[in-house]
Amino acid sequence: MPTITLSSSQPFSLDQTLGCGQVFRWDHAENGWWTGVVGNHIIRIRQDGSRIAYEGAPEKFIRHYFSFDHDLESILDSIDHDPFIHAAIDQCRGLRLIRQPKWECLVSYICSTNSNIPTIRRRIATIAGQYGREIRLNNITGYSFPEPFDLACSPDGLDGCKLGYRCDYVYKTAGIITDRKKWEKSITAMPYEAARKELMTLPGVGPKAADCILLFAFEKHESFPVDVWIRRIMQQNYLKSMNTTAPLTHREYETIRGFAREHFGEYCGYAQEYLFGARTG
DNA sequence: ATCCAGGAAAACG
DNA sequence: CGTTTTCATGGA
Repeated sequence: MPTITLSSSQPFSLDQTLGCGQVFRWDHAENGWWTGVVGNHIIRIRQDGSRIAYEGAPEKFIRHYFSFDHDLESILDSIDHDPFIHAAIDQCRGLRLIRQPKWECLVSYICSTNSNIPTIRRRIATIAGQYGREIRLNNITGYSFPEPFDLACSPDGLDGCKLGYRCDYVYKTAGIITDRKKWEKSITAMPYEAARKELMTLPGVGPKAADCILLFAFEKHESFPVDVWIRRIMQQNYLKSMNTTAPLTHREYETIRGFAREHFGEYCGYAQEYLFGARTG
């Protein structure tokens, strides 16, 4: 079993990183082992202090996926601007923003709207099981995430995946992306705001989903997704004069993400994920 | 049962 | 333009 030894100056927590809710395809097994599908790999991975044991993918792939190249110590210093975020950093230290497969991340966050995390996980697993390709690692079986074409050309239009009203969004977006071979490079090359507008032209992708996709798959670390949890946290601790009961309007979304970008700086997406990871309730 | 969840789009005024 | 309603599913 290959291992990676982490430098003591670069904090990493496998549990925080995979358990914080940014990704939906990892399962916590026995003895600290995690199992997940990433691209065409089934990966098994476990952390013991600074030692990472893994199988199922090359070391380079693991290092890239978990963003071991991020200077996390410096990033956390750069967002540590008040006691509240400081406590969240203490609680979730070692959480890293991972580099998710882009198409899967796009579909995942279309499926995430107005749903809780266990429900989202089941939807993604069902889509993969139904339309993905079977892959194996020793005695473990998993399913790769289907390509845009596979979903766009599914005879049943993703019926039976229990996506509710999101089913049509995924199906239509799959059709659009199938015809746009260079969409990943195109979005990657755009600055954050332009990429955001472009993603929001896709059916089922609004401000929040676009921000999640940009943060979790396109390395746009200035993105600050505002969901019901983050909204509550920001209003209770930073923007106390805002109305907390009415539905979130576009203008309030803009106020919150604008404040966060200003307050936490260019890595406010990291701040967002630490606040989300430390949420209670 | 009732309310809520990593919301978005259509309808409305 | 900004606000309200509707949408389908499952957790708690």
